[in-house]
Amino acid sequence: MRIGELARASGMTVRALRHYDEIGLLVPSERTHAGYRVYAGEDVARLFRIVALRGLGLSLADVAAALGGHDVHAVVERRLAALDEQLAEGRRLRERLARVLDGASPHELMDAIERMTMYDRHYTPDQQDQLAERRAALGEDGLAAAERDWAELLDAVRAEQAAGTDPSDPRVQELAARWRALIQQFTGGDAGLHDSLNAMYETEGAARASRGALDGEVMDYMRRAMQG
Amino acid sequence: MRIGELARASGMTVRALRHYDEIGLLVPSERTHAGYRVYAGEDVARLFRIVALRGLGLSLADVAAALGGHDVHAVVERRLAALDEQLAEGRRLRERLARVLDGASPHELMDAIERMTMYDRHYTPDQQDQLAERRAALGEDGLAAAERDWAELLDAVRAEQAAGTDPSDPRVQELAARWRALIQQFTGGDAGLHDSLNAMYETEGAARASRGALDGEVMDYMRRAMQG
DNA sequence: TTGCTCCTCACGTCACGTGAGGTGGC
DNA sequence: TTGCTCCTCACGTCACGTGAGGTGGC
Repeated sequence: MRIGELARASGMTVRALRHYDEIGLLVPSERTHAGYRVYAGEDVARLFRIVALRGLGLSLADVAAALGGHDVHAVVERRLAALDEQLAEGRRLRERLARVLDGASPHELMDAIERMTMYDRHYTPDQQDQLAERRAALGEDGLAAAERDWAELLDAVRAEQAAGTDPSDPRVQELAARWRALIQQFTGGDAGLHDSLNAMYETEGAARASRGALDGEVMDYMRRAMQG
Repeated sequence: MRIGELARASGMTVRALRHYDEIGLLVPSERTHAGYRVYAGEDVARLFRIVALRGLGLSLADVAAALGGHDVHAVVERRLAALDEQLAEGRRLRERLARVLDGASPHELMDAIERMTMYDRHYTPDQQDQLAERRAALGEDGLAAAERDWAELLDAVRAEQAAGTDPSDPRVQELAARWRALIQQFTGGDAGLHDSLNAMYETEGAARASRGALDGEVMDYMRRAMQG
């Protein structure tokens, strides 16, 4: 049996058969004087076993091991375990994809993806559930109001900072109080969430953690105000 | 920001960052006179977008497309569709693996894998269900009895063939009748199953189709007996 | 002599990991 | 001067696909 015929009979490509020869997985038992590969009956039988094992998703190394006398049962079980791992991973990824696709409008999608990635790094799944609950409780109107509150507060802070007002000044202290209140609204008073939020600002930096809403200088100014 | 620092901050490896530079995905906006890569704030921001998109399982080409102004929503949706396809494939494979693992004893596992592979090529899923039902109906004892029947019949056929008995001889004709009966038991009289069985013997050859139980010569002898 | 089959290199794939060998910076 | 960080090649990974350039076999 020559290589083309065997390829047709087995559904493999000629190149694949040559590859198996190269790596020693299936070496034809004969060659013609011109170098043509000649496959004998036992070679054909071996190829069909190879095809069957490949059909289980085994690597060529595992196929070789299985044919080489290794415990086939163990090889297949390992493959099953690896596949289960892979499927679980795939399902988690699917979750993420679906979450960003229906959680964000198309034009803010990139932003939502980045936020999700950062949140996944800093909040536990439980904490993310808490945050989602709190957002749901606020409702659309509540969220929009909170965003307005933040924007107004930040404007005011920046104005004082630009004017050079001392952080201990009563006017700035009043802004600090509003700041605390908004954070309190975000965390719902949960100490764990508060810690995670702080840790995120610490490790990611104010600019990324706030998604561009504030920078390091504003943050420093407010820290001094809240400590003073 | 130098490359090591950025690697630590982003969780990527230095090599990966160099790779992104090589392929033009993230080219640092500066180099020191000694050739050190210097990443500016916008480079850092771009890297974090890259990391976020990679976290969705996008290829670097898709990441580049998404950052290059392509419709992120469409890119992510395509990724989701591809992942679903992949998951379905994985589940089918898992099915196969589980099927051979609990359908066969360890020492006949290799054989079961080959049989399953061949059956999957020649019987439709419905037909395989039918066969499974018929096996279940026969029970362990029935299956063992059928195997004994086949073994005895084959011994008898080989004996007549070796003795040079003409296929039209009444003794051989009686064997042919038993042969038909056993096949009838296997197919349950279903014409579709019978056709698939014949097609399998046709394309795979008697030796492989019967898993070594009979060879081309016995098969030819019986064909003549049944036609005669 | 003309198609068809076969042969042997050898590069390309994807996203880096892993040295090798060398140099800037504090 | 000594560590530490950085640099540029360049091979290896996995299972082949895809030419290029050439030669048997009927």
